[in-house]
Amino acid sequence: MRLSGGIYSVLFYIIKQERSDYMTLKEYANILLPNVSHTKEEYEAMYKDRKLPDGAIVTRFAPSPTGFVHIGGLFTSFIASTFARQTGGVCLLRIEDTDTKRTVTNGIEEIIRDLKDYDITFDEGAISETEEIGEYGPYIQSKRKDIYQAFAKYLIENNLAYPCFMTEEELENIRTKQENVKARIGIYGKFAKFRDIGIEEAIERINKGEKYIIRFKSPGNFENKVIINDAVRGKLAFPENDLDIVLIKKDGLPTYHFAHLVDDHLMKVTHIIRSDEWLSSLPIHVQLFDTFGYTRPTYAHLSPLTKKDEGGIRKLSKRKDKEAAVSYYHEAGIPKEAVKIYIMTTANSNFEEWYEKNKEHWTDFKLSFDKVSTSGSLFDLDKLTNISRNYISTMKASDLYTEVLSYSQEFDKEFYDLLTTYKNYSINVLNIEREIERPRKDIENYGAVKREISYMYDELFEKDTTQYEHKDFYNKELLTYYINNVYDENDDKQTWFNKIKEICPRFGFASETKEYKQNPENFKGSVSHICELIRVAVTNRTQTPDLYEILKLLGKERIKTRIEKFNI
RNA sequence: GGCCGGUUGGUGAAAUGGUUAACACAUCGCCCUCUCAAGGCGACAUUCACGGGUUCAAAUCCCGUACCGGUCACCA
Repeated sequence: MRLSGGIYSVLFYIIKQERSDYMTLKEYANILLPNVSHTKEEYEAMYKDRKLPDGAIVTRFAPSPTGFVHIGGLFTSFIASTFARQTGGVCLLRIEDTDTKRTVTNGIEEIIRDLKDYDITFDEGAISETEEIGEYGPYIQSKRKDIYQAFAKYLIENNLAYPCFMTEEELENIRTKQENVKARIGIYGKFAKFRDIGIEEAIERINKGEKYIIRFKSPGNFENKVIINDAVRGKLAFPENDLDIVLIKKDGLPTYHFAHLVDDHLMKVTHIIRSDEWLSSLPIHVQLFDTFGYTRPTYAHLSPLTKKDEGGIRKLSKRKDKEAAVSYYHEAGIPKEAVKIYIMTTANSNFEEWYEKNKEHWTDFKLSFDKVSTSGSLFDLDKLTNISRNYISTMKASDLYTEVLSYSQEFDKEFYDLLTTYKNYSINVLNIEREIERPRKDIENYGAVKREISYMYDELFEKDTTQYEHKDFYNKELLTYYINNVYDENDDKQTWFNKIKEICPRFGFASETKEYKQNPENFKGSVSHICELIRVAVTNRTQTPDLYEILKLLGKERIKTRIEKFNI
């Protein structure tokens, strides 16, 4: 790569000597790109080298403000910011709004909000539509027009860029022609019609009012190979780029390729972490860096999250898949931590094992590029659910309460009111079989909490119309006897259970399950059936967490009321 | 079509030349248990897309084929 850089410099030297009789390249550049306030050199001087500790890397997340953040964007930004944080470096947010047609109002705010929901914040960059922090800005590309043009001008002055007057129809024709003869598609070689027109002709066309764009005069040869080292994929070999790609569009704004060069160089970004759809334009990017004599950044291309769809596997699509939007997880009440843990699991396969041993400080995990999978991972909602379930099980009741409260405030007003009215009670309910060595894992997301514990609220319990099938051993007399003569709120768990066992013989039940199993015909049921009966009467469910705890929280009076209302 | 990348069980994947191909999710079975959820124990790829080669030895290296994905815009 150094060698080719050297060749380009020699080329510059020769070209710089070249003078048209008509006008100098410098004058030409001024006509092509008028109203540029600074030179490339002046801009370069404005962006100082960063003073960062050894090994610190500078990353960036560079989304287009075209709507909500995609799970892939979350994935990329999380990884980029994590790497920067872990090396004591910088992660910046740059807004790529050079496609004015696709730009959406409030797009920037939306991106920032979505990412902030997941605690992804940036050391530098846009913080709103109008404000930004950091000394390497502006961080919104539409505000950098002058800079890109200064760099393009430099290329024109060195005969490495030129105006192209081709119309859309002409472009279209070339394309179909290439398709017909099965040639490579694009503007290169003999298809680059305006590559070598004289300055005179160009000026003439401009004077006639013809519109033009600025194309790169690619010095590449398709027959040659470039070797690029990708941090996650290793050594990659591509044909050299020989496409005269567009640098500056008709609206004066740069294309992605050119903006990438200018911005990432000026902003001193060391690591380009992006999705692998960029892999194939890598030859363009390194050629641009080499042409300017800039050090190439390290590239790390991430494989996309995919989805199985009607037999085929495809990238998660922003348009088609509801789970592609990060707001989906927010609405489902999946904890942001679970989403992040899932991302880490997919990013580095050795994370999961490490996480098991380091749950409390999992964010300390050291990500590494070479452990990043090179094949696209199928997005696994089951796995995410499991992570979510596990994560919620480790939360303290009061924290869970806070999260569920804010979730329901947004999505379930009825439940929110109940949680507010019965705050301490609710925390106690959530604390059943929690904050112990093996906590329950039956809550898969915040949205499921109401469903799990609704019977603990009279307001919801009364509305529960589920009817269970009557079973032979259901016995109201037993229940009445139990609540009036046996149940004591002050009993400890063992005593509570022993008392249930004690009433078994009185009603024809076996006090030991084993005893019942051996001779079921001798009994109406066993102690477990009595528990089931109490459970159904009091909660209208056959499955609940610890009955003892539930009864205790409900209190004797409410149990009594519920038993009285229980229809057998 | 050109170029590039990928291919290990239902899923995510580990192992990168050397015993029975980790681990996790899912599924199933048993145990424990007042019911669930957990938890414990166990089952689950004779085989790493296919074909050939190199080697004493290949999921791992090489070649070819197939399939999947990406890209080929004045979109990013």
